[in-house]
Amino acid sequence: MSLPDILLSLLREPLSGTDLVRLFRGTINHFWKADLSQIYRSLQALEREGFLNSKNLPSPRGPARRVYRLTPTGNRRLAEWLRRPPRIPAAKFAYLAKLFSATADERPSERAREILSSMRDDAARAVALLEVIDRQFRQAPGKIEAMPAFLFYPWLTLRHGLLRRRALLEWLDECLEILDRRPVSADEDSGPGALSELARVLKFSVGEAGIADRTGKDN
Amino acid sequence: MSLPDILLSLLREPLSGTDLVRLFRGTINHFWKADLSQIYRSLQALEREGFLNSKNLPSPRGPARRVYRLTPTGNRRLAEWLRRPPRIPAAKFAYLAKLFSATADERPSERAREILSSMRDDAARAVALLEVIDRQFRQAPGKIEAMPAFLFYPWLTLRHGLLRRRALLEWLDECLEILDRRPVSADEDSGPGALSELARVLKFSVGEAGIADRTGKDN
DNA sequence: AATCTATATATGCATTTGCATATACTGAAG
DNA sequence: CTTCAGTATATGCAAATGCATATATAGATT
Repeated sequence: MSLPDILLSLLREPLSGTDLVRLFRGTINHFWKADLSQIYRSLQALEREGFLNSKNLPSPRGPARRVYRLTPTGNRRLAEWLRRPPRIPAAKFAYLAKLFSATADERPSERAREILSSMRDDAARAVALLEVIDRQFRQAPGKIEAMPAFLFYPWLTLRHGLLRRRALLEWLDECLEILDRRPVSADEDSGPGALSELARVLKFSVGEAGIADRTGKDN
Repeated sequence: MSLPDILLSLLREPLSGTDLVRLFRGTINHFWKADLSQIYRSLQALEREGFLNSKNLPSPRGPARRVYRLTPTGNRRLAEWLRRPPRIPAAKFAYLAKLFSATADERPSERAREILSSMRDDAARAVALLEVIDRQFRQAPGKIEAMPAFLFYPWLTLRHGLLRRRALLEWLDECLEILDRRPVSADEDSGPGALSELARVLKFSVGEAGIADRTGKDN
């Protein structure tokens, strides 16, 4: 439900579909991944609903571009969206799902080490990329504290990605270290009923038992 | 595409749909959010495709439960999934999208402060919750290093959530501090063309200009 | 002018997702 | 016996997602 609003927020200057696709590839994808087909479709919908209008303008390199511009209604919707508190995103970490179930493997600790080092590769790659971009921001003329607004707020979101990945690296190293200290015998008896045991420790019910549900929503 | 595999990974002991729903609510949702309707539908599909079979068993409290169990094929699929390197999840941070576009507001820095402190509330809540769960893990009998496997790997995933949220808090405080040091004048001239300027700094093209595309995929 | 490449927009379609609601059974309370 | 709350499973449906492919145009090449 957010993609249309994000598009509106980027359309404070008139842009074409390709512009937006490029902007996503370079920047926005770090915190909101969207496909080219989603972008073009959303733009059409937003125009149909009166939040945008468009006109064809010649492109410097190829066929004419459909350049979109905010309507007054679009502007109002944008302002409202900015004011509304954001939803907490649905978590989606396939890595962790595999780590969680490492005991489904014959050699849990080896499997875990594989998963963790695979994560480590990805995280390190991401950190390297984000550091390059961070440097590009810092090379802009002027002092960091007085960075122009159009750079400053995007820069904060980049810092988020960077610090998040660095924290990930720390966690990974912590995990790998604990794994090294862990006696091999500890992985041996993860027989059936393991999940029920887990549930017992975490005090919610699974299977026959039946203690009490955890209350409240998970984010 | 992962949900069915996650279900298989949890079905190393026979469980019903309700069991799985509870397990998600208590635990799995922290890294893979899934709805009750998704879970029941996936279970049906997995049985249709021969990865699971089920039988009705009486419940201690209500109507009969359809209890699912892995078939040999299901076991094989699970093993393959564990071995395959996971995909990097699509990012979805509505918070950051708003922060990125804070300049769309009349008072960017106030808006940013609002967004950031709203994030801070959520993050602090999450940290508090995860710390409770962390304590539950640590209270299990025995030494941490020798924690039984069925607790150990899930615990690592919990630690991930905890460290990630703590890093988020650090980033938030960094942002708020920088915002305080930031001269108000810096937010004043974010006129049109801001995104093109951003693109120029980050060396990809938007609008008329047209320099060069960033190469490689973003994660 | 015919061809080729890069640009730009648009469509097709199968899955996944999220939220609401339906159906049915159990045990307890009146 | 009927009603009711809680349990358990299932379905409807609109929207979002992801990946592939189609269509068309501009400019360069031959």
